[in-house]
Amino acid sequence: MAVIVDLVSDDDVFELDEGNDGQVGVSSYPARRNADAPGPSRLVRQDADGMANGATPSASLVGMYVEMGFPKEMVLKAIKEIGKRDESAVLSLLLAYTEDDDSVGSCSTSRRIPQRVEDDDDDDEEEDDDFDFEDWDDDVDAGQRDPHSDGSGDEEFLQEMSQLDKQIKSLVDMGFPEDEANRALRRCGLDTPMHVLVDSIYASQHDPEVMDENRFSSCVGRKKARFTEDSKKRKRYGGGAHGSQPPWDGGHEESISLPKPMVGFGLPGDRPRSVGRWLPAHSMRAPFFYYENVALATKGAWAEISRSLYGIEPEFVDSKYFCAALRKRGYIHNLPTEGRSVLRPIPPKTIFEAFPQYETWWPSWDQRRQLNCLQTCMASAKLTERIHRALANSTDPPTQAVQKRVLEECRKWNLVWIGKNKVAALDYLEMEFLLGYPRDHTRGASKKKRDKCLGNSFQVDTVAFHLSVLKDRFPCGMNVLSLFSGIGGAEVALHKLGIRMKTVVSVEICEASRNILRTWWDQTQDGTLIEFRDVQSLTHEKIASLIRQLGGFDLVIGGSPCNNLAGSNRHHRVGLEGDQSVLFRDYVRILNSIKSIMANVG
DNA sequence: CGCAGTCGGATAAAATCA
DNA sequence: TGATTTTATCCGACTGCG
Repeated sequence: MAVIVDLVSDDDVFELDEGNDGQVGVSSYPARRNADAPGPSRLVRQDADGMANGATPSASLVGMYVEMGFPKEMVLKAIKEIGKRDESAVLSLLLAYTEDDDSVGSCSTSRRIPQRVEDDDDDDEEEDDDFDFEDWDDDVDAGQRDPHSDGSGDEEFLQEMSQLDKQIKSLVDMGFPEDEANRALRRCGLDTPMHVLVDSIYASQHDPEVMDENRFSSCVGRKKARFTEDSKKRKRYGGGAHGSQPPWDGGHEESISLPKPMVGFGLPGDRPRSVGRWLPAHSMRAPFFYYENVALATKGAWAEISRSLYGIEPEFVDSKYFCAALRKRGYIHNLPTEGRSVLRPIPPKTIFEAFPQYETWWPSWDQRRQLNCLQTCMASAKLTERIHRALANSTDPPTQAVQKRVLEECRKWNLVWIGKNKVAALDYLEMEFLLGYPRDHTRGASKKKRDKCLGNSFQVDTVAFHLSVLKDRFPCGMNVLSLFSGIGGAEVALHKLGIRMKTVVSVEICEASRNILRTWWDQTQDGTLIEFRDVQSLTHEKIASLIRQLGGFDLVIGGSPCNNLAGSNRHHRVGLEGDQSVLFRDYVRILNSIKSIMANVG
């Protein structure tokens, strides 16, 4: 049964579903009474807006360099000179400031200036152009790109001015006393990232003898020295999670390299081995958390995400080791990594095992055995029809050129062979299957919505593998905070693991996704589902109230939207500078809120 | 340098709905 | 018929790798 908590603003109210025994839920659970009051929600929204505006990207950028050990004035000067976009150039300039006699300056030439090649005609154009993709004109777009001018420097300085107030306010919002926030800021400096401040406060609360100024200043010093060295060598960490990798330090690097193979901290069936990742003490405090996002994000995004999440090393996993489709994702969590188990039955890992019917029509020259990442956009029927015609009119087997073009499209759009010379996009039932959801899990939403929701969702088996360590730790069930829940991948994974969910507080802005999760919940769960639409309505006070009601959260799980990070986004791939980064800040804010409240309570 | 790969978005046309 | 939703089509960039 579900309890619906409506914190939506007046202009966008979703109503209680009368048919869904909402009354039983309401009467059975006192949760609704407190959470339902319309008064605070308005106040809450204003607070939330304030927070959102406070998290200026430039401030965090400045903070990053200050954290590396560069003086703030120097950082501001460098950013003003270079612009905030080109982080490597800023860094090079900073290094040049500090080490004038060094030859590091060569790095600064790495600033990339868009260039146009004069005549970019495709030189691989085949003479025997016997395929009739009449619409497949490969004209090169000769549109000139506008040089992005980024001269908004003064605003940044103004924003820096109120940094102190905002930092203090943020910390107070998280539940820390103002004097402690003040002390932490004095200890660590104005531009210290929030997680370091939180760390500092925790440390002073719990290990007062360890806590003094030189703890952080010495850290900064080391970081700077190491960073300088690495910048010269252009060396990167990573390179395989197996065996003897160096200790994790990516959180302070300019970028994090992806492991190859992308198997995370170990696959099912691997010999157990110690991961050796470093988890700072306060990150180990309850609750467990599990954050997800695309692995192939913009450069430096994962370093920043990791910095915000206690500097924990991301676990990069490609779900191709769990199902028949690729899905490269990074996960930052504080879960134990030993004693993991897999869901059964084990899903098929090749296309033919998953969909035997397609083998009949699969041409030998299409050597794909796994599908690419399932995305939110689907191939149009026009495209598959063009391919059909082209192949029908071609020789058998088709010429190399035709094969190449067809394969390109098949890979790009994840097409499968449904008949002679006939390809089609996957349908949502197949996507549900590949991603580990029950059949017709997304039923009720429109076809388009189903595609979109599924393209954004967890691969259940992968996530369940990581979450499996919780089963024995919570035999009586868990209270879960599910942020950006989507269609409930986390919930489905926990359910498949046989972990009871006493209460799930779910935040999801998309109504179709909420409906999907609620429907599934009503069919499969006996616990309480509390829904929020807007993550910003989950204020510190609201979280505290929920914790009082529930006795605390055991798991905070979710992935923040990737719109600004995803490689396939052609328009706004601006990394954590983008508007979606607000949601990531909310994730961090809420997690820190919970940790601080639960630390104070228990 | 070429290639493969990527939880996408804005727009207008078309279809559906009230 | 006008409003709303769905569909089709058009958009390059960035990263890592060899």
